[in-house]
Amino acid sequence: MGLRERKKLRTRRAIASAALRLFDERGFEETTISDIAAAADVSPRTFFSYFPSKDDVVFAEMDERLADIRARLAERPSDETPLATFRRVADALVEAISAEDEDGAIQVALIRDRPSLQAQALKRFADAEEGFVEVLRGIAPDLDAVTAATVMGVAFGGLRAAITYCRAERYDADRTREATAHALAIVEKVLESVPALTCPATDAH
Amino acid sequence: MGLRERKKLRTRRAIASAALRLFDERGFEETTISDIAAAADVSPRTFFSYFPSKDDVVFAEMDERLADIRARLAERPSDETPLATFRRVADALVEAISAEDEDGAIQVALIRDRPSLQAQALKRFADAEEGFVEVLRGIAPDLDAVTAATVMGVAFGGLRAAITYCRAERYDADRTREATAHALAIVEKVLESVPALTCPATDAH
DNA sequence: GGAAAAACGTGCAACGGCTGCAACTTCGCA
DNA sequence: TGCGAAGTTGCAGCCGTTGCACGTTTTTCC
Repeated sequence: MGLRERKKLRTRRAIASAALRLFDERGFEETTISDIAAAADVSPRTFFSYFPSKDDVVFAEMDERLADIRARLAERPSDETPLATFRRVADALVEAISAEDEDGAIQVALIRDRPSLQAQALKRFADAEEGFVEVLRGIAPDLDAVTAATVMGVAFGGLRAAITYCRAERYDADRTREATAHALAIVEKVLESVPALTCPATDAH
Repeated sequence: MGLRERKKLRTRRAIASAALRLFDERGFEETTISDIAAAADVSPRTFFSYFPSKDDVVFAEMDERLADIRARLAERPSDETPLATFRRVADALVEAISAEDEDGAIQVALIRDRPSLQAQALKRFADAEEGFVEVLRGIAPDLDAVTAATVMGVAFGGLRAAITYCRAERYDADRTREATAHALAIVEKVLESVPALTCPATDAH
């Protein structure tokens, strides 16, 4: 990796961490792009060559991890059952959305408290679901499309609701893990009742 | 209803229909508040005393219907099972989100095609779900909170996914009704497996 | 019917997010 | 060492959104 790329990455992180720190200190809408730029020692104009919008700084890390999940989803072993694939993705999702470090905690709090950020988080979750549905339709082309969409909506919906609940109740990492495990147990019982999801692959045609 | 209120309502409708017409003709971001105000024959400033933001015009009708649902949810007969209540709400939701008239079709297309409006639609759906969870917790206080949240996430998630699919595939009203009925059948099978949802009420304590 | 009070519409000025453009600077590569 | 690509910056400007102050309409109360 050349000097140029390293520098870009450093600047990106500088902007992101400055932004999160300021959001935490004075609030999201009380912080301007100029403030962030000044704190990260770049020009306001430069902010937008790193992040497409102010909101996106909050989701930057999450988006990277979601992109990872999507990439790894494509490399799924072909003998894996859809249900097993879902388990992997669900675990990765919980991981991607959870946040261990301090910045992560700030992100979670921001998303919890701002309706417009909540909406964007929901959109990202829905996009992840959609990606999974696409893969599922590749695996099980015989499965009715409405059923596939609904069943995945059920699975992701249950998981999302549990995570949202944990956030709202300010659960710590342990209780969140416990709650999501519980939610996944409920959800997987549903998935197991769909035959197409528990057989490795359809080798039709 | 006095003259004042009638006039306000008329202005509100004028702004909304002018906005939707312009969105349809030239696109959402290509239409400015000034354009809308001019078409509705009010000052640009006045737009914001009727709608809090440009986006909200798109959701104005939907929000009214969602408020209705929420209000009627409070008047639930106390001997109704949670499952039956869900059925009523689900039907009303499908109705609220569907659109019969021409403006409705424009709204649906806008929401389908603009990611930021999609996000806001998801938020509204999630809020409806949350409202239902609150009611459920009043009905069945013995039900574990995480389970309650998850089960409702499952139910609303499945329904939402089916509706989204129908939108994406540009299903007409009939096929949409059919698909949502199918989705509701799947979802209700899940709900029936939760004992607390099929008994009229807990008369504990 | 008329005056005071409340509600409403409007223009103005301003802020902040965001973008296109045209320099200017820095870096990678030969 | 120099050339081209990539990155940075300031500027000007659009648009959504808001607070404020002023004038007008409607309601209310006598």
